[in-house]
Amino acid sequence: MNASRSPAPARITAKTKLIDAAHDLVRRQGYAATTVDQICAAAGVTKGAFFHHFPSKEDLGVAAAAQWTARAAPLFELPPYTRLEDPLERLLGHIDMRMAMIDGPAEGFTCFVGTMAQETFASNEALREASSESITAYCEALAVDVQAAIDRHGIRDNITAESVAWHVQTVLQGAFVIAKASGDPEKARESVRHLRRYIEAIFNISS
Amino acid sequence: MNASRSPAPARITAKTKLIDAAHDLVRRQGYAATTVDQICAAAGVTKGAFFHHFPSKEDLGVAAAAQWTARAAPLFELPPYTRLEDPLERLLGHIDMRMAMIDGPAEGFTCFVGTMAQETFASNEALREASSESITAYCEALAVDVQAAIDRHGIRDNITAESVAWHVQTVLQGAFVIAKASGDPEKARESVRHLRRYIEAIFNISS
DNA sequence: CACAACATACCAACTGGTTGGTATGTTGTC
DNA sequence: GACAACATACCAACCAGTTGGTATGTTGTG
Repeated sequence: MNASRSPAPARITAKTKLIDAAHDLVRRQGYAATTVDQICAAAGVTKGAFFHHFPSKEDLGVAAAAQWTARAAPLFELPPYTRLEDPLERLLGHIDMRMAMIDGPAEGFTCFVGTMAQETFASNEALREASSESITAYCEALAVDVQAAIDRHGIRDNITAESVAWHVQTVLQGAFVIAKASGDPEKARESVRHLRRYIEAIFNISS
Repeated sequence: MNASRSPAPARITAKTKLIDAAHDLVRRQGYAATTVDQICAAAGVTKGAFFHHFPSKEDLGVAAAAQWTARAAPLFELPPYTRLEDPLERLLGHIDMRMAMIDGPAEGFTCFVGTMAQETFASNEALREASSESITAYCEALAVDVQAAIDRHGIRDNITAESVAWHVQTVLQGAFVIAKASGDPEKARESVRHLRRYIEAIFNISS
C-alpha cells in the first residue's frame, strides 16, 4: 500500500539550499531587501528551481520559518546541560549557552523569524503567523524546564512559567536588535547577563 | 551682516511631513518595503519635493533618525514623574510610562530606529550609524537617573548605570519584536513588568 | 522704493534598471 | 516514457532617481 509516502528525508536538494540561503540573507538584509535572485545565486540554483519548489517568495518565507523551528530544536536536546538533574540549572545553562552564542557578526546569531516578523507583521499575515508560530514553539519548549524549576524551587509573586519563557525570548530578541544597531555583541551579552541575574532572583534558590 | 542666519524654525513644510510619513510607514512596513512614492503620497507632496529636500532615500532615513531622537526628548522632561525627588522613583516611573505606551497597533508604539537598524546594519553603514546614535542618546539620557539612583540607594554586584540603561532599551526593543510577531501587546507589557521587578531587585530599596 | 539677480520650494512626466513571476525547454531517474 | 527536478528566456509592474519647469520669496544695489 504505502498510500502516503514519507516526504524525502531531508536530502540536500535545491529546496533546502534555498531555505538555508534565505535564513542567511534575510538575517543579514531583511526580508524585503532580499531578492529572489539573490537567494537563488546564494543557493547556487536558478530561478526556475526556486519557483518549482515554492509558488512565491512568500511561500519560501513560510517554509523557512517552519525550518527555523526545526533547526532550533537541537538546542533543547543536544547540549550537555540538558542532562542536568535540576531544571533550574538546565534553564540557567540554556541562558548561558544563548549568551555564548552571541558572538561574531550579527547575521550569525540573530533570529530569522524575529527579523521577518518585524517587517511583515502589518503587511503580510501569512509571514507574521509563520514567524509567530516559530517563536511560540521556542517559548513552549523553554517553558517546560521553567515549570519544572518552579515546581522544584518555588517562584516569587506567582510568576508563571510561560511568562518567564516569553521574557527570555524578549530579552534575546532585544539583544539581537541592540547588537545589530550598536555593532557590539558585548552590549547584547550584557543584557542576557542581567536576564540571568533576574532568573536567579525570582527563584527561591535557597530552598 | 547676519552671515549665518538660524535655519527656518521648524515650520510645517514638506520636509517635516516627509519625515513624519517615514516614521509612520517604516515602523509599519520596514525601511526596504517602504517606497519613496508611498512616503510622498502619505505626506501629500510629490516626488520632486522629496528629492528637493533629500538627495536620496538614504538621506531621508538619516534625517528621520535624527528627528526621532528629538521626538523622544520630551519623554525625559514633560511627564509628571520626572519631577519626583527620588531618582529611583523617576526611573520606575519612566518604565511604567513605557509600559503604558505599549498599547494599540504596534506601529503606534514601536521604535523607528530599532526597525531601521535591523534591516540596514550590514548593508548600509550610514543608516545603522544614525540609528545607533539615536538609541545611544536615549540610553545616555536614561543613565543619568540610573546613576543618581545608584548614588542614592546603592546597587548589587557593582552594576553600572550605563549597563542598566542599555538593558532597559534592550527589553523595550525585544518587547516591540514580540508585540509585532505575536500581535499581542500584553505579551510585551508582561516583559516590561519583569524588567520593573528586576530593577527593584538590584537596588537596595530598604536602605 | 524699485528692480534685477538669485534662491527656495515645489511639481508632472519620464527613464533605466530591477523585481517577482511565467512560459517553455532539458535532463536524469525509476 | 513518464515525471520530478531542474535550467533558460522572457515579461509586466514597479522603483529610485532625473529632467525641465513654475511660483514665490529674498537680497543686494542705485
